[in-house]
Amino acid sequence: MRDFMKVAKALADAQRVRVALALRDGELCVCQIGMLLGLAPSTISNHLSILYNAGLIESRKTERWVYYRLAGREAPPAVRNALAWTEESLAKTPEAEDDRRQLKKILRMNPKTICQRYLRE
Amino acid sequence: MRDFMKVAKALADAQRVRVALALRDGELCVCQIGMLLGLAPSTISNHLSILYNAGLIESRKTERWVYYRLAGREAPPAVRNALAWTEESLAKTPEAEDDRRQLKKILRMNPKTICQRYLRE
DNA sequence: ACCATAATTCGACAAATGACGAAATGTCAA
DNA sequence: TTGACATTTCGTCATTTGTCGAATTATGGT
Repeated sequence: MRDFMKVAKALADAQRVRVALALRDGELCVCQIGMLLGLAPSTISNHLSILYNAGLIESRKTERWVYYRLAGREAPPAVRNALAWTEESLAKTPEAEDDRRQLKKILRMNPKTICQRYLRE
Repeated sequence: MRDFMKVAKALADAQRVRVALALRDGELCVCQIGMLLGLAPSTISNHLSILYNAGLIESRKTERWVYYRLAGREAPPAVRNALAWTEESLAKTPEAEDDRRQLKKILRMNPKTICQRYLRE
């Protein structure tokens, strides 16, 4: 029950749901997610920690960057079902399409300039 | 997206999840749910309205009582998947078992005495 | 008509939440 | 070593949320 509530609460915020959807196509680093959502780095970090503690996402650190990805096959059914539910429910919504477009732009940018850019806005 | 978030937020509270689980075996009136959760009637009413506005439950009024039940087959997939996810994740947890036992006791009581009793505690 | 009862609405309040900026941590480059 | 940069942690603040009791609405019984 406690685990379930952590997952449910993690998905009870629109920005965190956007993150989960954005990670469908593969991992992203914190600054890429920050640029997509347009929120302060500390806020992004907080959202990611909530998703992480719920088991919905995993992370990988390399050099200065931390990459996050959706939980994999080894995740408990409650987590996998939650992710399936969100994706099925939202994949075709305009918000998800907009984010996907925006994300493609971000992925085309020079990786080394992303963070600096979005921090200045 | 808006609809999805309403469902997600509705399930982001343990008491409301308990209600959804309690309704698995059929409809319950407000006072029966109140007795199960041990909360004030106004609080129960508030929780039920949140579940209702999310589309997770339906209601039926007869005489002085309002009975609530889980959303049926005509509910949108996002709702049905959410309920399926909840039930699959929690059916076997100790909390759900405890509530189920407690619910059996409540259902055995004289329907006309339930509300009066739990209001006096 | 009056009262009792089931439920909801309203107003208040404490606790939780989401946001930020500043400071801290850790890593790479010069 | 020093500096630049990605990320996290911490403190703060405004907003939202869960709860209650009191008042209100609606229905049934006397």
